[in-house]
Amino acid sequence: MMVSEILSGWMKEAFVKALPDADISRVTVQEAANPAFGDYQCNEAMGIAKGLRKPPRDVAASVIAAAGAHPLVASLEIAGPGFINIRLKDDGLIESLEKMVCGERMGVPDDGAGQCVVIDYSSPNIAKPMHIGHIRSTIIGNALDRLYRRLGYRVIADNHIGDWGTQFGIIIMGYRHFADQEALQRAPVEELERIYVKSYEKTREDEAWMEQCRAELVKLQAGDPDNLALWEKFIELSLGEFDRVYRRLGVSFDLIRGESYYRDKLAGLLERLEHEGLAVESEGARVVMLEEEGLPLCIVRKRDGGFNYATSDIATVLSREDEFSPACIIYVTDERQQLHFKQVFSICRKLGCETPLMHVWFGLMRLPEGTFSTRQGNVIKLEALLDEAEARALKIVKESSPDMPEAQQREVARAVGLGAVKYADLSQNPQTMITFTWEKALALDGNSAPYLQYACARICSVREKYVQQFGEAGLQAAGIMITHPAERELVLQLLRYPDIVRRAALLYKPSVLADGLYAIAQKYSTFYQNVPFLKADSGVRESRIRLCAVTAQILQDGLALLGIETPERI
RNA sequence: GCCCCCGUAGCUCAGUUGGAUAGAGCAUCGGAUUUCUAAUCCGAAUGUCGCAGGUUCAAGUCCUGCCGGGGGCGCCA
Repeated sequence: MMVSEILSGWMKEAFVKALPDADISRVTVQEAANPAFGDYQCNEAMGIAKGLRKPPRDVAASVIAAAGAHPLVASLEIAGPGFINIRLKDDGLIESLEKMVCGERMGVPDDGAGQCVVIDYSSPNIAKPMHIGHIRSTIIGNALDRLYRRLGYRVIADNHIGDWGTQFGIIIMGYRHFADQEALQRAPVEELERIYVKSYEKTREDEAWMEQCRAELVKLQAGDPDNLALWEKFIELSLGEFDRVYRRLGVSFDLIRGESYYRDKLAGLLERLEHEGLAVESEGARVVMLEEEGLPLCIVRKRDGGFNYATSDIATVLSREDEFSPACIIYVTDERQQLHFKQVFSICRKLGCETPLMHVWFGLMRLPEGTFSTRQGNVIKLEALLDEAEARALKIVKESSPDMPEAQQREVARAVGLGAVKYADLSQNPQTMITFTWEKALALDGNSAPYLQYACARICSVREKYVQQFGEAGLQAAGIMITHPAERELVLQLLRYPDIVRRAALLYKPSVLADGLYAIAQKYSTFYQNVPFLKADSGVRESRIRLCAVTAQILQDGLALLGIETPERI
């Protein structure tokens, strides 16, 4: 069990003993705000004292008296208006840490116990290249995917690709008139985008063209073999290119079901909505009124008879609920879809769907000069970003490790460049807008992936040097000792790891984990810089090498949860 | 007009169900390498937490109003 849970349980018991009538549901411990106060603190004596109309310090004192002794705890103290400060024994810290790292889960609790969670993320559109606007859903979604798996959930990562929209009429017309087969071979998605944009522009000035696009869409939706074949071709070309990016990013899905997967369910869904009196006619369209929910109405069938995104998403929810009975369905999209999902979720509720539905939204990525726009030509392709990241990393690797074989330099640069890009995104609270700058996305110092990777690489190096000089035998039996404040702070930080992983998942914020890992790496760097390892006395030496190893285990584990690799040398 | 987010150091951002003296990184200045990777470490400096009220033992955090920025609001996704 996590240290925080052990202490929380213990405090709860103490509150019950001291104050049998008090509501202890909120009693927990948290890490101390300031190391000078102790290691953990409990603040609830003040809240409970208020309800009981007793002096808070008296309540805290009676809780401390009732708590008695605990094998992990060195001291309990009252401070300020009624804080209870908890200081742990060094042995207790070490014992807890050893217990934590001996299992596969690094102390992270099995909250999911095998329950299913569907996570819907990335979801690019067919015939459009992935640009840096897609990176957040993909990277954040993938980190949540990994976090929920670690917490014991059976995750179904579903890439809900945009493969059935109204754009296909436009693309088909574009393809028939403007396609350059040679370009299509060379850079398929780029060419598809070009013909889409060209055809789209033509719809704006040429009404007849627009009509033909609509007609092609209707034909496609009616199952016309020629259009269907083209549609399949577009999908195949796009998926091939998406795959290349996903492989590079280390992202994989359990399902890739585009919107088209649900297309046969739409008519039936509309019937059901009408049958239950939810969908009504309005200006030729079918809409669901959501006044009670304080939301604008939602169109579930267009005037021309076509279905749109909302209907498709409702069908998707119902289908997933039916097929997987998930404990939760999580959507990872940008902030602009907040209203859309509120509407979709409300309608699902009205239809009797009880599955918890969660929209995890993130702020839009933009450039310093404003939003992205295909028309302004200022989109940055995802692959170009990754190329640039690797190139910059390679330059530094070549400077700092000139003796490293070229192939390894490239491999290191790949891991570091990719890590930097991912971390730049993951380390920030998702719900804030990101202003993209090359400088920030590719930062290699300070709070960045390379900083964490560097810490890991130094640990590997230290261990190697140790084994060279002293052999491996001494490490097997070596216990960790706390002989220096830097060691104690590091151990304390490592013990928080399971809490941090759980918190990151519960809040849908990989940034919480990134912050926690950065704090560990900072403590480690201080430790590394300020105490000798190889030149320490025998015994202390082994203890320190073991602490290094444990730190590496946790950093690697945490970075893996963020989808970031840790090369042995950088 | 209505709805949702955001406003914290020069810049980019953390800040736990309301808790103790609001913290990091970048940039700036000063120091550390005969020793384990200097992509590092140590130190200095930096704040009307947008503004005004309110709630309470305690507000960056909760409530109300205002100002500023972003996004959304019937046939795109």
